[in-house]
Amino acid sequence: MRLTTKGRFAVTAMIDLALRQQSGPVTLSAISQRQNISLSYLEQLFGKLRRHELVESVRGPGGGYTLARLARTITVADIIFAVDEPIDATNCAGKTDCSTGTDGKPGICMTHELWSTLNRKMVDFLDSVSLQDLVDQQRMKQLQDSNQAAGTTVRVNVPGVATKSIAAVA
Amino acid sequence: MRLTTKGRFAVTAMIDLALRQQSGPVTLSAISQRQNISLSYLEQLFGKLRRHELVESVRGPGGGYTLARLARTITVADIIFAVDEPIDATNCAGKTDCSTGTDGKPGICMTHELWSTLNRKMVDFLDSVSLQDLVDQQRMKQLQDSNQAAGTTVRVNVPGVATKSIAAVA
DNA sequence: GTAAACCCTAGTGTTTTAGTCGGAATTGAT
DNA sequence: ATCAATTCCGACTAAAACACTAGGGTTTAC
Repeated sequence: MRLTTKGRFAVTAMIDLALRQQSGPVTLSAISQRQNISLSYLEQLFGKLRRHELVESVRGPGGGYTLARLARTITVADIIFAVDEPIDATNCAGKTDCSTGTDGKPGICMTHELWSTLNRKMVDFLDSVSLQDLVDQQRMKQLQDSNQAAGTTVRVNVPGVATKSIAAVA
Repeated sequence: MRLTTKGRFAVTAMIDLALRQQSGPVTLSAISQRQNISLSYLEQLFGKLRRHELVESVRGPGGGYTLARLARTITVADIIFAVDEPIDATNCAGKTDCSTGTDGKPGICMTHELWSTLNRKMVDFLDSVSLQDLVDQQRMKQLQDSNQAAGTTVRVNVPGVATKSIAAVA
């Protein structure tokens, strides 16, 4: 499971789409401008999202994209997998054979289970966060921001997503 | 936090080192042959591991590397961070400013907390697995393999590391 | 002093990333 | 019917990262 800015862009764009789609299809040029992601790059990403049936497209003027399913039923993992093609999770298929070594000795790949477990934990987490969770969180954040100017306080706690910002590790 | 074969190589090499160091320093050429990792690449990795004080080196004939600390006190996260330089965890420092957008609108970076949380969960996991855990697991696996030929069965369950192999996700 | 080992820097081929470019196909509006 | 907005598609590209390789140098046991 790869984690790059590509997946981040895709998730960000999907949040943007989910926030705006109630008034019809959302165009990529609008997302491009709001999120500052290049239009052509967005086209590539949404091509993959469409082929994975996470979004639906309407062509022609007034067209754009809408979610293909309810935001509650789309997880972050779905989005990541759609744009970051599912290459081998454990990458044992590299130069060193996983089960038997070059000289036939077993147990060469000593870290297989470690990476498998890590991978599973990452997927579990990303699969536990739905697009709706992120939309809710984003709506509350905006509410919080606007109320902060007025002196009110809002407590935000979206399940599964930590709301306090965490310092960059290491 | 990046997860590449570089980190995997480093962890694998460290397990190899931990398994063999009781009889004095272990040479990189020996690790290179056993694990099928190029010598020069290992030298680069161990240069970083040494500068991060995870290993100690002995120069000259009969030299090699030993662990700088007890295997129990070295975590997988330590190794990964030593070889994969600690670039920004959330990568918000990219093209889109994190706190305020290009046009001053707040909340542009809508996924910051998501990635922060994921990153923390990954680090937590990798920090919960010590080099000694992997060494124990590897020793038991070898025991299991040799006994399997003799018809005996050994139950293996290293805390923190799943022992059943997991199918590649997606 | 020789050889075994670590140490260091710089280069290199490949892949991935993050885009650009140019166009083709669809379709609502006029 | 034309126009323009939009999705769709494939090829191309600059920059970065990855996984090395090359070629020395330094230290030190023998």
